[in-house]
Formats: sequence, C-alpha cells, structure tokens
Amino acid sequence: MKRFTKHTVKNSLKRIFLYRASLTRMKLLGVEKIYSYTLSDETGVTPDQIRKDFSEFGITGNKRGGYDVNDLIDKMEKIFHRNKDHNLVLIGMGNLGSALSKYNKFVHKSMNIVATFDIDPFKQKIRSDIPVYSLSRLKEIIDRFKVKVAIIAVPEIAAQEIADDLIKTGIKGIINFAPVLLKTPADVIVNNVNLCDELESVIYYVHNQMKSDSAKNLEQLYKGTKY
Amino acid sequence: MKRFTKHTVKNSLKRIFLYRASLTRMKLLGVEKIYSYTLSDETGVTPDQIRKDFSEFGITGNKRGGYDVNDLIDKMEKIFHRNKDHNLVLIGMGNLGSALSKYNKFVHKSMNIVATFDIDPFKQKIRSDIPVYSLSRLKEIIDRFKVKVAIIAVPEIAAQEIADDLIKTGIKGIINFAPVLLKTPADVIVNNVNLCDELESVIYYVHNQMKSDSAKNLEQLYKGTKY
DNA sequence: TAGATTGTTAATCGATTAACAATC
DNA sequence: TAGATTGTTAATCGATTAACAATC
Repeated sequence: MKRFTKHTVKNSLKRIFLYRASLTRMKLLGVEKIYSYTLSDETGVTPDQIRKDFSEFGITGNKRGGYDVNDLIDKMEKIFHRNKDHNLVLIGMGNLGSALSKYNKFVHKSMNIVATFDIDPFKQKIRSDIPVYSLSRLKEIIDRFKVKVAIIAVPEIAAQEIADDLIKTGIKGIINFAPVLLKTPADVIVNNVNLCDELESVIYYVHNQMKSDSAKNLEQLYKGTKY
Repeated sequence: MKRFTKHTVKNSLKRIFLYRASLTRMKLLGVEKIYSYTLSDETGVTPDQIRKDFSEFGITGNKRGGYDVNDLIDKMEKIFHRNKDHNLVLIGMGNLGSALSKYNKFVHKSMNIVATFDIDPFKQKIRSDIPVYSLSRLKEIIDRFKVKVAIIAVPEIAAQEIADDLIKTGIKGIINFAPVLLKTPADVIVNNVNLCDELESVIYYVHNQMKSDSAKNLEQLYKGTKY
C-alpha cells in the first residue's frame, strides 16, 4: 500500500557521520589514537554516548588503549557500504540538479552518478561529464547500471510522477529535493531534503533565541539541541 | 567559548513542517476543515501526536469541530516568523551557491537573499538577479540589510574562515553546506546540510533492508523510522 | 441532547546518561 | 601491578502513546 512516508535517519547513525567527519579531520592533523573523551571534546557528544554508539554498530576498541583512528574510519566506511560501488541516477537538470551533478566529484568515489535525466531536449544536448538522457530511457539505463538509489531534483509538480516511474523500474531509495511528500510503497526509502525548511528552522531558532535575553532562558532553548 | 556544534532541529518542529506541507496541499484541493485523524492519514503521524504537537506550539482547534485549514496554516506561518521579512546573505557562488541563489524565487517571499559573496572577481561580474560582492564588503552589506542568517556554500577549506568572518559581523544563524564541523560560539545556531551524508544514509537503509528478505526483518528495520 | 473530537494528564516506551565490572 | 579506559548493564530522562475528561 502506498502512503506518505517521511523517513527519519536514526540519531545514532547521524552521530556516526559526525564522528567520521571529526576523525577524518584528526587523521589529516596526524592523530593516530583517540579515546572516547578525546572524540567527545571534538564532537560535543558525551564519551558514554560515543561508546554506546560504537557498540550499537559493532565497533570495538582496546581497553586502556583507546581507538585507532584509521581502524575507526575503516569500520565506518564499511557501515556506509563504501567498500562497494553505488550507481546513482539524477532526475531533473535544472539549477539544483546540475549543481548536484557537478557535486559528484567532491563526493566519495564509491558513489557515482552514472546518468541524469530531463524532459527538456535542450538540456539533453548540453555538454556535461555525465550524460543527460530523455526520461523514456529511464528503465533501460537503471537496469543496465543496476541502480538502486535515485536523486529527484525536478519541480514540485513533477516529483510524484517521477517517483512512480522510478519505483516501477525497481528503485529502492530516493533522495527527494522537491518540496512534496511522495507517496511510496513501504519498502522504498525516501529521504526528503527540503532546503527551504532547513533555512526556516534556522530562522525559527535564531528568532526564538533573540526573544530571550537572559542566559538562563538561552540555556532553556538549548535543551532542544542534540548531538 | 567556541566549540564544534551540531544543532539538531526538534522532532516536533520537523513534524510541523510536515503538517504544513500536507495542509498546503489539502488547501489546494479545496479542503477547509480537518480532524486530527484526517491529517494523520495524510502524514502518517498518529492523531495523538498531532494534537500533542499542536498543543506544544499553542495551536488550538474546536472541540467536535476539528481544525480550520486556513487557520492552521496561518498559525504555522507565525511559528516560522513568516509574517516578518528575513534578509539573507549567501557566501560562495560556485555550482551549489548559484543554484541556491536562483532557488530563492521558489522560496516563500518572507525569505530574501539580498546579496551574495565570492572571492572570485570574475563571478562578481556575472549578471544575476542578486548582486555578487567581494568579501571585503561583508560587514557593510550585512549591517545595511540587518542580516541575521547566512548561507555558507563555499568549499570545505574556506568554510571556517567565512564562519568566523560572519560571526564577527553579528550573524546569529548559519546554514552550512560545506562538509565541515564549524566552530562557533554557543549563541550562534548552525544547521549543517551535508548532501553527501544524506545520500549515504539512503544507501545505508536501502542496503540494510535488502539484506533481509522476510517481512518480519523488514518490520524490524522500520522500527528506526519515525514520522 | 448524544456523539464525536479536542486538549491534557497518565502510562509506556525508547534513548540518553550514569555507573561499574572487565581488562589491557 | 596499578591505573585508566573500554564495553555493558542499570538508572534516568524525555518523547511518544494511550486514556479520558471537557466540551462543542
């Protein structure tokens, strides 16, 4: 049965992203060993929480000896399946779509946009590192490259139709930049990224913080802040 | 004291975004009155949770009569301070930055990017609806337009320096598209949007779901899904 | 009014935090 | 070894869910 789904990423998984970002930075600075309290200083997550998260994802260190930075990063790469290649397709080569298609280069090498699609035949002719196809070839390309995850960057009005098409081809995960709730079967993961909402939430917190002058009220507000 | 901060938006606030998206859609379809269970069908959030959230944000309906769609939307606009104008600046006019600057038009009228900045003098000359300034004019422009929130879309390497500059000018909220943890004072809200992480989390869930074939295991996985 | 739905209080569940035993 | 840090179990906290009294 199709329904509106808003998939929310587990907090612990989000923190793993945070740890990895911090660890990568520390590795560049030449750090080789860390303790849970060192990583805590860097990320703002409590040492207990860090160890709990590591435990959840089956990451172990050495009692007394802390954790090996390279080893930690390796284990996290595995969690994110970076040891395998992931072919992606991107639908919609408007402003955001073409920015994302170029973004590809900055992204870890295991993620690869193999094809982009647009209804506009003009955009299909624009020279680009990644080919731009007509939507009629969606199934063909997705099958050929065994694509499981798609990026939707089409206008609001077209998003549901594209999602339906993608699901018919067997796509199992969608990252959706269109500001609409997509109706999808329960076995399709949808991650909505709504840039407008993200901006508004900053405005919300900035404004509500500015209303209260005292440090105490500020503290109160920050209770809503998680790591 | 400066530290790494990763601000997480409250779940209840995220759900308010979800409700608004659904309500806006229903309004277009001509719906005028809804009940908590109607909205539940549309959003997948339980009626209890919806009423609890409404209560938290001071939104009331009519016992027996449900809620007026227009009234709900109005109240939510107030929550997001859409009744006021918000001037924004955007730093970094690369691929993503220029896409975001054009995105401006799709965004609610209360949010307005008044200026963009880039170190590249060439980009400063490109004709655009929104002027592109040199970074040397950051403080001048931010002061003039009373900007409180900035969008960072510069490369990883430059992000911290830009953040420092912005904070010196009195910026209180940052939406950061660079994949780095910014060190900021506690009274500055940072909302990190990491497109690579968002993609990886989809891959994570798709992959971990595919490993388990039985419906039961699938259900297990979905325990991590919140609305 | 009777019935249905809200708004809120109480119960449950899950996630975070604290504590500590295991151990390098 | 003694001391320090992990990994896990127990306690606490907060958020979600259920229940129900208020009321239109």
